[in-house]
Amino acid sequence: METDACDVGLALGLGVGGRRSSSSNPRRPHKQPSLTFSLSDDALPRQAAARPSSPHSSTVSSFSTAYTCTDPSTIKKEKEYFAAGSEEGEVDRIGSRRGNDDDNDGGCRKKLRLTKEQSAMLEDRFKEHSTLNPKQKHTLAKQLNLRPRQVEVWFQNRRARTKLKQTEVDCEFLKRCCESLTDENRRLQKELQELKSLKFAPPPVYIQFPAATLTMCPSCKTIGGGTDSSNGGGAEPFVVTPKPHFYNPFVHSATC
DNA sequence: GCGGTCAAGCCGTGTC
DNA sequence: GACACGGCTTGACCGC
Repeated sequence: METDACDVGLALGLGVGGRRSSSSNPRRPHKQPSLTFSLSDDALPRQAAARPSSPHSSTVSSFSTAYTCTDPSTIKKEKEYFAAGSEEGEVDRIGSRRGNDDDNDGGCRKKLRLTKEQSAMLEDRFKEHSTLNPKQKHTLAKQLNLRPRQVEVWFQNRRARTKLKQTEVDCEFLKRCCESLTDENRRLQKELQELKSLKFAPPPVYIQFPAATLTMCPSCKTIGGGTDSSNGGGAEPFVVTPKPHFYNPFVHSATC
């Protein structure tokens, strides 16, 4: 089952390691995750903002125009590319691979950019089901004026990139867990060291309390200096000793 | 179906 | 402003 990043319950930054290192580029501020779960939040506006301005872009209307060639020069280059004799293997490869009839549509075979509506619908379907059965695939392809193969590829890519992003989130989470545990381990080691130094110190053992805390002798019930001769040896409650008070359980009771 | 990869297209930045 | 360059996104393909 696919899970969105938000399902993990993490609010972690992305772009961790991996192939993409947008944050490592000194020329580019880190502006967005490398992969986007919501197309409408990222890639689409960026592309949609640029594409409508192009007088050559067109909305798909049939399989034969499923590829949106935005630039005549691009079309020309593509035609040259596929018409070139050296590319005959390529022409054969693309479209007829596996003998899939879905791919045999001829025409412009270079990169398609899905329209906003197409992407949105694909996203919606993907949220419902990350995989499609053949019937769903054909139905969706018909709705979108795309070839079933294109829908299939879109879902394949979507699954792969969702998984990759989830892996990055998990990786980041584990990294933070590791850092946290390392800190905790360091702290415990230090604490252990302190305890050991106390344990092996030669008696009498003095336990130092914070300077401002009051100490009470369990025998005489006095607070502070207790039997200190400086305050007359009497029990003078709530007197904080000027110096840190040490209670020695081994010797104090004898002096009370 | 998945992982890896390629490549088109777009964008931001730096340089002139 | 034009151009070059590098990075990113994403459609498409290959091999398994």
